[in-house]
Amino acid sequence: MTGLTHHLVLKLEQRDRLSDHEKRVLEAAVVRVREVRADEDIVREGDRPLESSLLLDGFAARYKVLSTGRRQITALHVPGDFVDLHSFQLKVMDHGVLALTPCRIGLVPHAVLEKITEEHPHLARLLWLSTLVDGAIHREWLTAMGRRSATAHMAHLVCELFVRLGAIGRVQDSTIQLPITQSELGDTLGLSTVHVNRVLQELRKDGLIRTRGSELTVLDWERLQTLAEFTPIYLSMQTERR
Amino acid sequence: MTGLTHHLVLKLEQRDRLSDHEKRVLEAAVVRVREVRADEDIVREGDRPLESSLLLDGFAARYKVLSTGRRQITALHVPGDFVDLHSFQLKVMDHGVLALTPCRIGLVPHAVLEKITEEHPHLARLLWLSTLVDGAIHREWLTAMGRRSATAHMAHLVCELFVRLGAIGRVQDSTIQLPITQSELGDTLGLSTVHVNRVLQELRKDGLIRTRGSELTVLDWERLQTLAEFTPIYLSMQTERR
DNA sequence: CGTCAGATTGAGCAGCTTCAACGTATGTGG
DNA sequence: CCACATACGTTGAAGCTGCTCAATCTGACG
Repeated sequence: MTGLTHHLVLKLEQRDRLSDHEKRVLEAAVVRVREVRADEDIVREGDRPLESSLLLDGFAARYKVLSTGRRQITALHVPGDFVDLHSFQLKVMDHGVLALTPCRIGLVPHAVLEKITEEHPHLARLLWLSTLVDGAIHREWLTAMGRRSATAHMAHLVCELFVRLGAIGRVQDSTIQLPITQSELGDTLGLSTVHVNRVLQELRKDGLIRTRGSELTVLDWERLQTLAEFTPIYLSMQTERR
Repeated sequence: MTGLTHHLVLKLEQRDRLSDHEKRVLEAAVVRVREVRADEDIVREGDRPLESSLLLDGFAARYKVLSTGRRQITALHVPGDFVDLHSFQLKVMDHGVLALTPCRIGLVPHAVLEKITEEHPHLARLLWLSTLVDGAIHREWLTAMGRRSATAHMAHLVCELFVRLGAIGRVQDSTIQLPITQSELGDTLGLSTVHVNRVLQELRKDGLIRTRGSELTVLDWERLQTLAEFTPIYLSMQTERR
């Protein structure tokens, strides 16, 4: 019963009830599975995909590159996330999507998405909602970038990842796998690698987190949340009639 | 013929053909008009609106406030923009929306939006697209904030506003009305008011822009665009079958 | 054992902030 | 019509946050 859309369904069901029929429609929407190696592009900027990529397993990032070579990561994705659902309507990718780890991708043709909007409006609204949550996360990141200190910003990102990974059952003993380099973290937070390193040291010294390889443990959720001023409402994890 | 949805229709028609019927459905969707004074909230953080606000006239901003009182503006809105279309599915506002100038607002009940998703899937996709463009703008701002210099960031914002205002016929002689204070600009760019002032001086000194009161004139579009590394694809102003 | 990616450290510096003062336009009450 | 208030823009000086450059450390792996 745990099909390809397992993680996606988990997330959607936290937001609204899904009928069995809708679940079957979702599962059938994935027409093909694709494997992408770490550090490879899943989608390239400028592409006009005819299918959207549902991340089945692995970590991925949306990113933009400036002419100077400086890079900004604008989103991090975990299993169950559509990395480019927006390409269904935007048509042209305004950014690339990178596999941070080896990734398994489920491909959903735009023609199928269009059919869902024609025949399953409630399911379509939930997909729309997924992209709206992406937007809400963008706004939270903008706020963190513009108005929070580097340390609070990092703390905020950790909090967010814990909630998002928790929703798909990927938090154990207050620990997550975060297979992402400090340099990639820097591109996410808008910081230099060196400063990311120092910020992490600070969070460790203060007894807020512990890291061991790609493992990250939160030692004091309360204080971490306070430091970050983190409130998870923006992730829309409440059940509502939508 | 120029109804309440004039500016909205202008924008949507740059993205895809709209049938006359769809235009009538849109116009009928606005059930009430509301006036909001400058510096007043159009929607408050935490609200659960039952209607979405279409900006008919004026400038508005989405914003978040931290406990320290620091504020981040996460979006600027011009006539024809929905300032909280996302509340249709997000249900709870994760930010406030502020009238930067006196604003005229058209209210569209969520029940009507729901009906559009049931009965007018093509129109629904175009509304979905509007929220996706909001997201694309967020990503562009994130990149500017994280990886561009303050000057390039400001230049980028000016470029974006020119294109967006151009789309609704609000650019004349390379000039726009930008009724927004330097302090608000700072909250938008994540800079201090003082630095906004200095950045603007630099752009003026370099002959890129001229300001007179709330008027902003671009003197050298080519160089401004180059400095900002601005490419307008992310605004989705191309006609496509959607 | 050597290599390589990634993490860590130190030192100097740049960009932007903060604080505080001052300038300028507009409006308002007496 | 003037005196004053208010909001916004401008300027200078000092300081902090985070960057850059460059070296060194660490662990995984062939």
